[in-house]
Amino acid sequence: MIDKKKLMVFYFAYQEINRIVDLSKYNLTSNQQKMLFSIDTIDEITIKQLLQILDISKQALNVACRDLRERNLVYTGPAKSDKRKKVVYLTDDGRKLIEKIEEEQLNFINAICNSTNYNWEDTMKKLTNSYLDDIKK
Amino acid sequence: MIDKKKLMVFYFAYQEINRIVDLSKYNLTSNQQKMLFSIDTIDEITIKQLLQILDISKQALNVACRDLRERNLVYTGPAKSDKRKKVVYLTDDGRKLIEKIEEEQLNFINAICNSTNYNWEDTMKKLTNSYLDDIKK
DNA sequence: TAGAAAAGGTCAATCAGATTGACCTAAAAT
DNA sequence: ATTTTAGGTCAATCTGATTGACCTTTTCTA
Repeated sequence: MIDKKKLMVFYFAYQEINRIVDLSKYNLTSNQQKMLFSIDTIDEITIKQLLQILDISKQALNVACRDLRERNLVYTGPAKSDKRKKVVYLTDDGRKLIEKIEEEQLNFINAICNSTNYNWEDTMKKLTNSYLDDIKK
Repeated sequence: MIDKKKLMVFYFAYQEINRIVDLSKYNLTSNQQKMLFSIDTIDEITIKQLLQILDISKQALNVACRDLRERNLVYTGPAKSDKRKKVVYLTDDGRKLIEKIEEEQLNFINAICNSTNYNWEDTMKKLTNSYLDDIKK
């Protein structure tokens, strides 16, 4: 695969995966969605780790996090190993929400993956071509 | 590959690819970078197509585009087929810039792709694991 | 054990980017 | 001849993000 295609893959795939989901429907900012995703993905995630992953300011993260807490989508507790650290967990509501979002995205991804047997090149070609056809017409 | 991993791939890969590049070094916004990339990728791209791809407002695009034009990174001209349409081209400077950015990103992608022989599953596992190791420690 | 460092939190001020809506031209389609 | 499409601009506004100062509590270390 030529280099150009590789980059296209990442840009357009990511774009499409996020375009499918209407975050305003759930009243989430894109950072909040990334937070929920990261909390769901990385066990016992701390505030520090979220800061590293999202790569945003402490203030931005805290505002977003406070909102999620107030809406009862996440809750926090001190880490056993180090009481300075705060671990963030999903509530049942939070888990339900992020899983619904992920499901929407996976429907799209799987439709492509399954038809190409997980071959990177084929998957990517298919993905970008269908995307570009849509744009070019 | 389990579903969860697939999503991780797209999120973390995209994140890493963009984290490598310091856009402020080039005085570009993330939308401007996407614009340069799209112009470089799609031949004879029009304003309308850029609007579709970036999925931003007309105003946002025009401000970004005007800036790129003033900095002599892109230029525009009417499409032959339809004079209403405006095609956006890279100048030599613009091409040099976006290719430099793409090179930085490809160094990262290729380091992973090459070591896994283009198998999607392996590549992705490798990519996300190295990312997570970094976060978890 | 005293003091430094790490993890987390908050406030106020500010800023950059983005949106919306109104309004415009020119070219193409009906 | 009229409507639509493609593009452009302005002013007003908004949201989200940043920065810097200043806290607390816990852990590390000289």
